[in-house]
Amino acid sequence: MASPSTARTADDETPRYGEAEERALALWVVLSRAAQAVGALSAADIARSELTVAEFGVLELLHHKGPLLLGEVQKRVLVSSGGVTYIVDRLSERGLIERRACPNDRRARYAALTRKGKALMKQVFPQHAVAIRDAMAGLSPAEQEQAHALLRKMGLAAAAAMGPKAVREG
Amino acid sequence: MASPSTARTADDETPRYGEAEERALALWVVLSRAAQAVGALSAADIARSELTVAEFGVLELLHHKGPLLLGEVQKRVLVSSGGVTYIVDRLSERGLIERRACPNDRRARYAALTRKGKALMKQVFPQHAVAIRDAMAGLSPAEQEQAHALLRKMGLAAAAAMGPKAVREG
DNA sequence: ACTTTTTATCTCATTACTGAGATACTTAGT
DNA sequence: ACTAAGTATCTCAGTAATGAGATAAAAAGT
Repeated sequence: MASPSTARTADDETPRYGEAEERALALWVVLSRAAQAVGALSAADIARSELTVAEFGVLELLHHKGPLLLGEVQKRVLVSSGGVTYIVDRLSERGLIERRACPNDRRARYAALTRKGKALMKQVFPQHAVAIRDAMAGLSPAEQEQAHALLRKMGLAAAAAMGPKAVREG
Repeated sequence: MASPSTARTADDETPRYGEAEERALALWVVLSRAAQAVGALSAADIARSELTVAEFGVLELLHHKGPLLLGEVQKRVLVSSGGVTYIVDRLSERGLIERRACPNDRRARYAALTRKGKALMKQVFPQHAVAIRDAMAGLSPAEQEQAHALLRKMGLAAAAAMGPKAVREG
């Protein structure tokens, strides 16, 4: 996601939009940049384990939730249906997860961490938590909690604005 | 960028990391989700003009700053060197921007909006500003300003933590 | 003047997806 | 039971990038 730009028009015309738009646009710029910067630190930490961000997302999800249907994984990791197949294939090839049949529904399949995958996450996740803690160290604990509350409100409202549908197609 | 997960370990062990890590991780989750949700609304608006987010980013940048060296575009839009060539090629094919020689440096080239590109941005940017305003409508103006200050601080600290280098390689 | 180093852009093979459609199974309706 | 509609996953062609290396020019060092 490329960053939105920050500046005024090249020729110094008065913009044809008002205060509310300016405020929202400026907020969108700092939001993108903050997410980009923290995301880059997170990605750098993840790359040390030779994993992509999306792969790590799936491993982390299974680490915390246990075996999950592929459809559940898709909804939570926000990737297309083909993308889940692709990521799960690769993690399977590396022996970190495996597909398991679903007893009630022969169409469906679980993704579950293998022993090797569990061991990896037990080793890697705590240091990842430290990397994220450090990435957020620019804000005090109190500021982090303020930011949390504001971002949660913002995110829920924006998600609702799209309709409960289509967080990602499949 | 896939969303980080939110939950605790499947087996109810106490996590091996402390309060500071939990707070930062939770903040990272809401930060990603807010950026994702607002970004999706932004992207949906941009798609109405048959542009990708990255293409729109370049057009918006040139709209606001005027002609810019490709290297400048690269730094601001946070894309790889090959990516700039690719995006600029496509926008040029569509007649929205053009490359211009740089008089002082025969290696370098400017990207500049064509008349057609300027007309498009004049038509499209104000409605994009409205889309972003609406996407942020979950927060009051005062809350938006608080969020702005916090995110700016967070983003600057995280960017500094990577070293002034490598926002994106090229 | 002549290397060496740095800088700006482009090329190209590869990657990590997307999304439309195919396949296989399940659920609901009749 | 039979058919229609719905759902879960997979396949595959295409896309938007990445990033290492090529090319060319400029700047610095000697």
